[in-house]
Amino acid sequence: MIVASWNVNSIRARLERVLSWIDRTQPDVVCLQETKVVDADFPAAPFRERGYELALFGQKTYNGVAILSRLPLSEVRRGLDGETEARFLQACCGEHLVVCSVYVPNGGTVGSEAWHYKLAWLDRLCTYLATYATPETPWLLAGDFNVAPEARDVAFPEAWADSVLFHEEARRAFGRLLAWGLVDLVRQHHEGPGPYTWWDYRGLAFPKGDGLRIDHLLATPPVAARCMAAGVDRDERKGPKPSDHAPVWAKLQEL
DNA sequence: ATGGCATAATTGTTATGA
Repeated sequence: MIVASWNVNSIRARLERVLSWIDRTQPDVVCLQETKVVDADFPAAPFRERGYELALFGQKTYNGVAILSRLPLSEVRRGLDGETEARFLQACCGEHLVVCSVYVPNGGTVGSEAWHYKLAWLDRLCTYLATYATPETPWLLAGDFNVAPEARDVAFPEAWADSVLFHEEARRAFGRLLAWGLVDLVRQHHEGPGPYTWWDYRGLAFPKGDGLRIDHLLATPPVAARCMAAGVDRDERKGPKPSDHAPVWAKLQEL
């Protein structure tokens, strides 16, 4: 089965591209971020027509996460404990996998209120995992973590060292997820540098190759052991009206 | 030092992204 994650930067602006990608790649589970729409206005019909069940946690204008699944969805949870911002959505996909669609706060600029919120949010995610999961159970966290964990995740690391995406404090907070027991599925299959998942819309970042790997598939060891391949669909950053993110995917052995 | 480019809210301009 194929599981994937994509920050689409508005599902309504990206609908035709997302449908075309799904029709070509036939993923079984898709986590979306930055859907930017309330649940009542999410364009659910074309996904249902393609055989997906939907779990939605959206809000107006900002944020918004979703899980599309060809396996039956159950036990849906919205938000980290007590949270109203639409950044975290959890569901069981079939019998053997807990999937979380994750949208970590960007952090604005280093030192800002948004920056401290980002670092605290990553810690809350870690606490949530420690509370509700164990490394021995099959979990997959898929999403936009807004952190490039290592220098090989940044095409021009010296230029990005002080940014919220690659600052050492953000990397340390991300590292606590790995220290808890999560495995980076793309890194299991690619030494790097890259593959990158995000390129700024501005300044011709994509043609210049100025990319960062900030979208991740993080899995507990039993899921990582089932992962046969993983990668990034870089081509989805090309062409008219792309998201600034490309989809990241992994192929898992069926259970 | 700043803007770049895109989106959604609105219809001129802002907030936010990463």
